[in-house]
Amino acid sequence: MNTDAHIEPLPRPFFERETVQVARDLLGHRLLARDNSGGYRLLRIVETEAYTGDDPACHAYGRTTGRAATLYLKPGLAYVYLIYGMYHCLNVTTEPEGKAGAVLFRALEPLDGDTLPTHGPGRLTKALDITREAHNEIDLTHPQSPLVLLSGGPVPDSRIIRTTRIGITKGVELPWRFYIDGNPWVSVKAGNPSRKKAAKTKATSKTRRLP
DNA sequence: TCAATGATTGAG
DNA sequence: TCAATCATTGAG
Repeated sequence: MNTDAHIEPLPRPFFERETVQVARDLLGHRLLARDNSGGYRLLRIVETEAYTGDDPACHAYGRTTGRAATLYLKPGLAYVYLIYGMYHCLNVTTEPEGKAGAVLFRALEPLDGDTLPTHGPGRLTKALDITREAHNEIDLTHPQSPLVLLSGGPVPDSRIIRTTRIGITKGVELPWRFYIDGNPWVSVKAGNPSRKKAAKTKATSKTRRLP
């Protein structure tokens, strides 16, 4: 079947807004990922994080060159970078052109009966074969792109959890991470399905800090 | 130039 | 708890 005829990507103005708001609103929307052989996969966005130019944890904090230059481009583009020398992370640029901002995709829920391991920012890019070389700066609002963001069912506030971000060393206090409550595809380190020793072990943890 | 680091993950 | 592994960063 020809799916392309029905594809209506999220419009660029959706991304041309405050980054934190875009991160929250992206939950429930979908990612269409095409492969080299004409096939595609459809996934639901269930966990995101926001990064802005004013944010110490953002790659664009205090700089405009190198990889950070992508974050100043027009909204709705892919920002893909390599982390820890082995994993790619997928983001979408936000804010008007000239202002830095991006939303990191931390977890996706496979639709169409797929069972891809897409829980976790490094896992989802590996499962969908997303790389900096092939996907950085592609237009996620273009119907023909290898990666396209599609409208999905909106998620009410009552189903969304807002917390601090994962794995960062700066800006740790900012509550800029969003995920769908109870969704089994939310990344494990995110503490969603199994948070066992949070209650008993108190001040031994290094990155645990709940306001 | 060169050493340190990180928006992670899987193994031990 | 810790190593894998490299583009990017910041110091010399």
